[in-house]
Amino acid sequence: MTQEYDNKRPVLVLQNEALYPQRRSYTSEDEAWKSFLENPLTAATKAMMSINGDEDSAAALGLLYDYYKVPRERRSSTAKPEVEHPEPDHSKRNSIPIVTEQPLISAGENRVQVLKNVPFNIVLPHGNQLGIDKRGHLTAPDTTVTVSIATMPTHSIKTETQPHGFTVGIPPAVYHPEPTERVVVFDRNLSTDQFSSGAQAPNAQRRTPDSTFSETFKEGVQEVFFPSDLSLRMPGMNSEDYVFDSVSGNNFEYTLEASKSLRQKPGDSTMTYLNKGQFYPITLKEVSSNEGIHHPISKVRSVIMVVFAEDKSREDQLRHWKYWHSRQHTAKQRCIDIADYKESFNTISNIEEIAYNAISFTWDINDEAKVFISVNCLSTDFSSQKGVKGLPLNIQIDTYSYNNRSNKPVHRAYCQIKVFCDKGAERKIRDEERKQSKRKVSDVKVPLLPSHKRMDITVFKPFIDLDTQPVLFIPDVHFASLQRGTHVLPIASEELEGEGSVLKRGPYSTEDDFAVPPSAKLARIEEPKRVLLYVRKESEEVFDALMLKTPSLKGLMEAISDKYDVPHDKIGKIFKKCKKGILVNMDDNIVKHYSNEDTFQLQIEEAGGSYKLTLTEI
Amino acid sequence: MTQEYDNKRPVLVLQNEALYPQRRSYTSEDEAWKSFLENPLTAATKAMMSINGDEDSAAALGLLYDYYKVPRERRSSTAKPEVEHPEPDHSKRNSIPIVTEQPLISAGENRVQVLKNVPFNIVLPHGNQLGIDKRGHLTAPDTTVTVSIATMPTHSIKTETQPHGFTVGIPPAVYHPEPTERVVVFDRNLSTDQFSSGAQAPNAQRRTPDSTFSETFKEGVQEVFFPSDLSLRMPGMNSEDYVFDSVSGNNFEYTLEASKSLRQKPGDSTMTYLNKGQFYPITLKEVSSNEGIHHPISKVRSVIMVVFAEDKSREDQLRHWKYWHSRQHTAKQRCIDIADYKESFNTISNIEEIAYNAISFTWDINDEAKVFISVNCLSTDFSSQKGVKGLPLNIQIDTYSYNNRSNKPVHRAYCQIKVFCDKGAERKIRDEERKQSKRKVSDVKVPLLPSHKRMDITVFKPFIDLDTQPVLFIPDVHFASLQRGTHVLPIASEELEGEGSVLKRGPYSTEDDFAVPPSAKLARIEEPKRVLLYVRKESEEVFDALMLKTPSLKGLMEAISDKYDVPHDKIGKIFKKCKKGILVNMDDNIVKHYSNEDTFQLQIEEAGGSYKLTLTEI
DNA sequence: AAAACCGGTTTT
DNA sequence: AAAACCGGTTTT
Repeated sequence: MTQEYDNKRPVLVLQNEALYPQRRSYTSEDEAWKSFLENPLTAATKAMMSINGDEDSAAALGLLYDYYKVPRERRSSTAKPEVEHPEPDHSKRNSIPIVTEQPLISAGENRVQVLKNVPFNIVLPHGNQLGIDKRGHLTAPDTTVTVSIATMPTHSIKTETQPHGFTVGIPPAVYHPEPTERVVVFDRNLSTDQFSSGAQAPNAQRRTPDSTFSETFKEGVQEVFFPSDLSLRMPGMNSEDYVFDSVSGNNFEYTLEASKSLRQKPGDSTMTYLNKGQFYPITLKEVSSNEGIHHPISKVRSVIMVVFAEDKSREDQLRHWKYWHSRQHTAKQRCIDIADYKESFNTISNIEEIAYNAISFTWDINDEAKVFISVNCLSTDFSSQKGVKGLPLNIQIDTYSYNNRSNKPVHRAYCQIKVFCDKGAERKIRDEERKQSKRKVSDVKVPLLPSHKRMDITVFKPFIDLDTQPVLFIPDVHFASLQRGTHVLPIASEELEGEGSVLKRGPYSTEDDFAVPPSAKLARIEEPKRVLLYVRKESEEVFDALMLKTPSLKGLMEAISDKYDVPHDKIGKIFKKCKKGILVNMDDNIVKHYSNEDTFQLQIEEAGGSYKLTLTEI
Repeated sequence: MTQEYDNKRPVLVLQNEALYPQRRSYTSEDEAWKSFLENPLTAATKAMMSINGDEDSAAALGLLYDYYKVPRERRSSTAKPEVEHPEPDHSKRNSIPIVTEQPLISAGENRVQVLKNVPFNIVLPHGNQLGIDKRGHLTAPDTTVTVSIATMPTHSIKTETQPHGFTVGIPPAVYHPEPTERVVVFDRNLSTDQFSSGAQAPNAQRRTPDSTFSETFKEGVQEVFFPSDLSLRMPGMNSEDYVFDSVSGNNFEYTLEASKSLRQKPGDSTMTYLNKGQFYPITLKEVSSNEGIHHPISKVRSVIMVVFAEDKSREDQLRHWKYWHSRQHTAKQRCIDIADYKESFNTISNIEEIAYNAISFTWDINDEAKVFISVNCLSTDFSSQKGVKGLPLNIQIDTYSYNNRSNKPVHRAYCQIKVFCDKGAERKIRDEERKQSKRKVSDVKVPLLPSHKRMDITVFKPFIDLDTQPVLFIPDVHFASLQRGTHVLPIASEELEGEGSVLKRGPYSTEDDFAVPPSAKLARIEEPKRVLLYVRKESEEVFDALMLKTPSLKGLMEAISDKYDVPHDKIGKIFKKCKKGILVNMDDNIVKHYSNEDTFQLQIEEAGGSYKLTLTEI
């Protein structure tokens, strides 16, 4: 036991992965995939792949990706999706008591605990689904995420003033898998603990909002009209009721410093050209009328995202991301990155990579915030077609106020971009300049500045719709590893399977057989062979389920013996009666090849103290 | 309880998925795949795919491709692969006697029979191998084919004068899977039947070579020095010993009429630009010194292939083809096609599509042959990288003489090409012209002809190496369907697999787990073709189940031996008693074609220490 | 049919 | 850093 425990130590993250965690040894593919997930390919490997066999390697990765992004426990047919307990992320684990040895904390407790530390709440609208839609496209199997942000009550803001906490993984957040299609937003009422405990904070602290109130009132700043404590006393109130949210005063200006396209069609929004992987500065500031005034409650949280400018549908966006992600050299590759420049970190705090295409951070509206953002996908990366235009993307910035706990941002703006390879942004500008000067040959010749001097500023365009949820992308591989990385798997998977639930694959059962990639079938094949048969006595209408411990004659005998109280040693012969009517001596081979849910009528005849069993195929 | 039963009901479809063929209805994936294989996508579907989701469709196809190119019976493990009755290939079915009901022709007989009709012999150097090589590239899982051509003895040439037999599929040929890496060329000695039977042909016919001999001697044509009958009397003689093969006189000239690149670097061979899918004329003629002389034995067989000009290695070529094929809209898409223009068919006969990238036909060296060939892959189709040069290809023509039975062509030549999209060939020429005229601004200005008038002639360049086997590409999907569709699989799969070889995964076991794409695992897992038969002795009422480890005579014997305690080495003859009452010697073919749950009565008779077994069909 | 567009890649 | 190359695609 001690031995076993020691052996497991280095790979504890993967524990509880499948049915019998304590006995299970890790297959090499698990290890390999783990390694792939955790280690971006080395530069050497990458280079090698790029030389000659790039496409094949990518194809291989794609296959592996398709295979492994479905969590192993879901890949098997006998296993049923587990209800996993939410769990803090790797990077934060050290700050949280390790509960591996004591998985007794209930899901509810845990959730609340996490919520206390995190203002974010990521909700999974539904479980993984993998299939082919009507048009024959693979639908994105990746985790679809809707973010709703519950801002912290003001009294806990101070917990955020930790020095530049930069999380590389996804920050501690509450993953809340839901089996239904319905989007379930974390219910505020569930968190009353959080706030009531907050209410027990020292008086001085609770008073802060009050002082803020009078102060901001004087200044005419409306968004902090109600102190958060007040709103907490009205748990039934919807965020839509907070009228003050939409009142003037939430004026933000974001700018992006990058080469802007010269030919801006009047109707079109501006287009900015970026180079993939290059960091560009984005500034954020509050520009309400009362400039120069110091806001006492001045923290906001902004989310910078890269989304598709034209494909608005959630499905399309996820399809694009999935396609892109499957072709990256490492599964860790994010769509958007933030640079850890000091210049930036003086102005923001509590950075969180809330999705592969979204980064959030807190800043103070009294000061201008500045971040450096890179986009890591080419506009042409979402299609394999050669020689065509790339997709325009948007950098979207949603800003949430700490002064209300609404899921709705108080401000939203975007900037349309195209992302090019190498120094493609500059080339693009050059080409435009060349074309422009060719066209206006008789026009005033504006001396062309060298491109690196002509770096200009794009101001983000405000977006009025604050209600549409942005589509965030978290690939399943990552999500799965997060899930697996947790020790909190309190429900034995055995319990989860339930009787016969294995094959309840719901409405997909038919299409799935066609659509499921080979790997899924493979997984099914490899499964431990337990067979579930349905048997009824001639007299009965209802069947009984026989779970054969082993798919053998012995297994069958034992199962029948247990179920029908036939003494084990009194069973004589077992026959199988085929549909064509013939009787066959049952043997190991026959039983072995029965499939789950095969159905039979069972005849038990006693003669001379010995039982003769006949299973008739139905 | 009733409740439970009802709940289970809707998922009963999964029952008995593959076990019992006679009850088995075709699942939707079979149908879908069959349809995919047989019907190129409709224009509408194609257009749809091209609009938005092209890449995803391609990815999906890729997956399906990887999956379905493994025959269904190999894909499932619990399920026992069905032993399907062989069925003649679609396109040829009408011309071949249907032997399904009397599969009594032994493999050996069959082989010879086919050989008599076909001068080709396609040899599988080794079984399918699917893996990832050291550099992490997917190695091509497709059937690797080496063609060796055994020309017909002269007396059977006349069988070829059938009117323009155009086979759409691969022609009936001997597929000879070999488990080892060794390339096994069909052994000449095995075919003595063929030739000895040929020796019984009328004298007049046998004398033809003799007359040829004197005639050609006079003319100095050496290649027919030995009449073929003579060589037949020296079975041990290697083709390398036929000195006359390489002696002068085999001068052929092939030309390709297509736009030729303007800038031919001195060292480089010429480069010809083609448009994908467009037919270009190729002419073939014999150009030996004795022009105008009518050769009495003048038939040759030429193979026109498209191969890679630079990647010489077999692995690379197959990798390229596989990559290309997996991205086609139909699995039937061939690399090279021949047009059925009348102009062409007057000059050639017996066209055979011997591989996806090779077409062979017979022509008469007394007349010029003319064929119209299209190449269906872009030079850029072998990589997903954008903006890069395409791979140069070669159109290679190997010509085999009917006057010797060597596997070596008597002549080989090639022409380097690049294949472009749409009218890319013309654009390419235009660009070259433009560049040339720009460069030589002071030079003599050659008036540029319109491109369609400047169509020029490329003469194929002779290739001295006649020994290297060209790499032919036959995707597994096709090969599998051929196997299933044909009776010519001379070696029982038992011999190939070896006992229990299924799980002997040899040196790959470790890497494989990571590297092998799912489909490969499936392929390996499913290999075993087992048959479940029900047998009862005359005296009994109840049947026993015989699980044949392999669907062969040996497998049957072992199963009976185990079940009924008949000493294995004491089994003498096994007979099959048909319903019509006749006795038949049981053989591999018969057993192979038994289906699961076929039922028999077994009679075991002992005589003189030897057991005679009779299986009577019920 | 020819020229231009497009943007990744290679060359200068 | 800028220009040219490359070839599929789109426009003229």
